[in-house]
Amino acid sequence: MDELRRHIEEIISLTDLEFSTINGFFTSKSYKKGAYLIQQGDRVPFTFFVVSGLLKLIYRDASGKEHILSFAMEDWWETDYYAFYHEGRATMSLKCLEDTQVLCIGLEDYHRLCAAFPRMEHFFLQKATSGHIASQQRILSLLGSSAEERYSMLLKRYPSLMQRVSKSQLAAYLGVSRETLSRFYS
Amino acid sequence: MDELRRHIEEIISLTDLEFSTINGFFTSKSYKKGAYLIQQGDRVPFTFFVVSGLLKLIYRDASGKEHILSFAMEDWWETDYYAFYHEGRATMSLKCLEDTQVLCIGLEDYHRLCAAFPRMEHFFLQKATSGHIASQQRILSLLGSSAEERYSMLLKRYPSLMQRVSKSQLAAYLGVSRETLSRFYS
DNA sequence: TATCAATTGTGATATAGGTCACAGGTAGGG
DNA sequence: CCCTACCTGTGACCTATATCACAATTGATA
Repeated sequence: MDELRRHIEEIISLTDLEFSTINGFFTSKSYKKGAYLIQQGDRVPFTFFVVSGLLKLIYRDASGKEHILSFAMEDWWETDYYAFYHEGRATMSLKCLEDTQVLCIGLEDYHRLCAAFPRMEHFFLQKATSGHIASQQRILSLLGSSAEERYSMLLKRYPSLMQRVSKSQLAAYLGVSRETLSRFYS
Repeated sequence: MDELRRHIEEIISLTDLEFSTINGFFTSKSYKKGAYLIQQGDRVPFTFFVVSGLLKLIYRDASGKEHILSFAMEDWWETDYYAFYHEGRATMSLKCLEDTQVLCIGLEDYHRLCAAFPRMEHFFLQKATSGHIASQQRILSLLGSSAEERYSMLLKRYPSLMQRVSKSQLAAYLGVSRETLSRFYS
């Protein structure tokens, strides 16, 4: 189970002892396909590191329509960040698209971990920065590209997604109706 | 000139000595309205902290159309983050909408600053996190709301923007044509 | 295997928003 | 004060995409 260690060591290096201390801050949990890790309206006690499986971070709007903010696969960190850091209620849900195993860390432990290992703060800073960059890219693609262009860009970047998620899920991520998406490859 | 200190002390507190050391890592620069701090294709040697004035971070697409990723006003940090951290070429430009004064820090100094003051890493982590959260909100509004809804949400959140930027700029931020935007309040 | 739910393709139609064209207004520089 | 450049509103028309409706397909479960 050294997914986490391998992942952290892509950015900072750790001794066995250091890693085992860090690892102690996390709890492992498993969820079945369809289960919710976070539900809109709930409190958000954890940030999750995906060891295996696939999650979607979604927002259900007033009209009941579901929008996908991101797919979180192996090695991704995900949660409703606003609610997590501000200890408020979730505005989004986090749901399993496959059976999924995650490592959880609470806010208190997160602060303790960073205090104990300043390099972990460096690690999380890099993660947050690349998350921010990725979101900016997504904004750009929504502002500047047609749905069809966004579709083929997504295919190029994550070809495996096509196998792993349904077309309706892809559509909800791209911001088109599933009917329109279907017409792109027909 | 203690914009920076006040801003940092919203998150971590500093002694006079600490602040003056930190301040030493930054260089002050002024730009006229219309000037570029970064141009698409150039190298990106700095991250900028806006002391006064207003910037726009823009992407010009193949068809020559300009998209606004963000407006950066007083107290904002802005740059082409991808290019800055990866020491690559800018894919976006950063341009003054008003005469603007900024504090600049280069990548080397940024690393040195964080190494010398681990609390600054904590500070930047908070900034990166809230940047990420803000981008996610923007994605959500692009996925889930009509142009008109986005317009009134923007008005509510940043009423001052209406006074500071032209309608075409607002349109380029919202992702509508200026003609369509104009019809929203007529 | 039989059955029920979820997924997908496709036609017909509706609509938000884009594009083009033009005209009046506004502002800054010489 | 004038001139040029930019900004703004508005009409006419066009296109991408949404919505609705239905049928075919797949997949899971008893």
